[in-house]
Amino acid sequence: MARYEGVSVSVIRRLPRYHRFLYDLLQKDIHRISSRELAELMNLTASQIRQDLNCFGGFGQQGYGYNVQHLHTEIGKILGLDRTYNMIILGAGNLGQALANYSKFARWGFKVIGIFDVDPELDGSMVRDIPIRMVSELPRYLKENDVQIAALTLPRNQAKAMAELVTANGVKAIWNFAHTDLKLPEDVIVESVHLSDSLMQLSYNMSNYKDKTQKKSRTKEK
Amino acid sequence: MARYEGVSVSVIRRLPRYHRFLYDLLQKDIHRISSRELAELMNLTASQIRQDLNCFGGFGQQGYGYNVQHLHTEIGKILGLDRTYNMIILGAGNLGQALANYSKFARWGFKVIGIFDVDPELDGSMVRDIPIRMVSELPRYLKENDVQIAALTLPRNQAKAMAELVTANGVKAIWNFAHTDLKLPEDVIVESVHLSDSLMQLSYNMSNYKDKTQKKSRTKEK
DNA sequence: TAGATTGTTAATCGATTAACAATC
DNA sequence: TAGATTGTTAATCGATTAACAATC
Repeated sequence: MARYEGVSVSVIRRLPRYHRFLYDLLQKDIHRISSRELAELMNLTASQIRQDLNCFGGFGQQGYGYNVQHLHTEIGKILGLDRTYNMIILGAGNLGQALANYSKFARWGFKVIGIFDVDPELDGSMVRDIPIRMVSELPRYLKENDVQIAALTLPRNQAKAMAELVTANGVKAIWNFAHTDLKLPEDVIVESVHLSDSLMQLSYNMSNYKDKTQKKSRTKEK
Repeated sequence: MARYEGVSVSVIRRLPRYHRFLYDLLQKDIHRISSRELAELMNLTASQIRQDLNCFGGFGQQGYGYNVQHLHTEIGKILGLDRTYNMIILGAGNLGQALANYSKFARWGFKVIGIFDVDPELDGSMVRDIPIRMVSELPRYLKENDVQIAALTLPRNQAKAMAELVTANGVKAIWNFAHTDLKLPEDVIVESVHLSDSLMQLSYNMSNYKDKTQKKSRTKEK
């Protein structure tokens, strides 16, 4: 597995988007692309694309451009998509079930192998082919199964305790959907999806959309 | 409504997080905080906090710090949370239903007034107190109701057409959960939540976690 | 070979941090 | 008033863009 250090998060954050666009190009049977063409497609500069890719080595060829298939595969490797991960979902509400049903994830190597909840009513019912188990079974389950990722789709007041429970039992990464910032030991990877943050960005932009036809003013209007 | 121009997106992206932390402080009955204390809490620098807040005016008081309640309210206003929005959800799958059930959103002013799907089986069934309607009713519905936001929780191949349909009928903002980048007219606000991008960040960090106890090397290992 | 396009260095731009005078 | 902490300017740092030599 490739390991990279010293690559800035700004670059890393763009990688999944490259990966997605390259996948789309493959679907359209486009097998070769220049940084200029890709830049136009993705609304970036060609220079930035070349800089980004060169953090990881020379994937292109002078005078030719980039091989789409090759670049897609390589970016996949950088992102860690060349292996599989076992994931459990904590919280069998709508969001938890939505994640469990997301067939795309399995294709990228993220396999949901367990769903847990505290509600005894849900015990034993199935989501896809996965039975919902009780949280009380979790410690034993984690000892018997190799789980790398736990998705937290539960209320914020339960998130901290659950995160601590699973990481104490060997889980190395938390995918956090609870409306809170988890503070966990440094070696635990935490990736948060704050839906309300996203919605607030949306409403900010609705109030503050800069109409490019109007002249820009730096003044603040009430 | 306050309008701000020329404030960088880096600053805007931090606002929801400030809002969240200030809310938590209020819950703990903390009514006053200095930039230094808040910085420690949020893992930022005091300097950055003061810079950020001063993009919008002086919310603090020398020698005292910031009034938590006041700052929370003001950031809420900046984010556009001092008004209400009508939102519809397109796609009544698990994710769509999860969003419809998220009671928090209503508290921030985002009111789900309609859910739409193409599956006739779902026609008329209820999510919370909202009936699922058929997409074919959408144009008429949009003429009769004032809808500002449409959340797209449907397969990527339907996303583009739906986004175009609703924006043609007056919807000004799209909250996009489909695994695709929508290209829409400039005056349409698009905010995307790419779950798989987030998951890829997670797996990247799992492979590339920089153990601070080890010495850093800039070399690439295979 | 000539044309095209990368890889890479240098220049610019923007964001973060530091410093301190203003002031509560 | 003295102490504390902001608002704001200046310095630093990092990220993006431009330029061009290397090379396919």
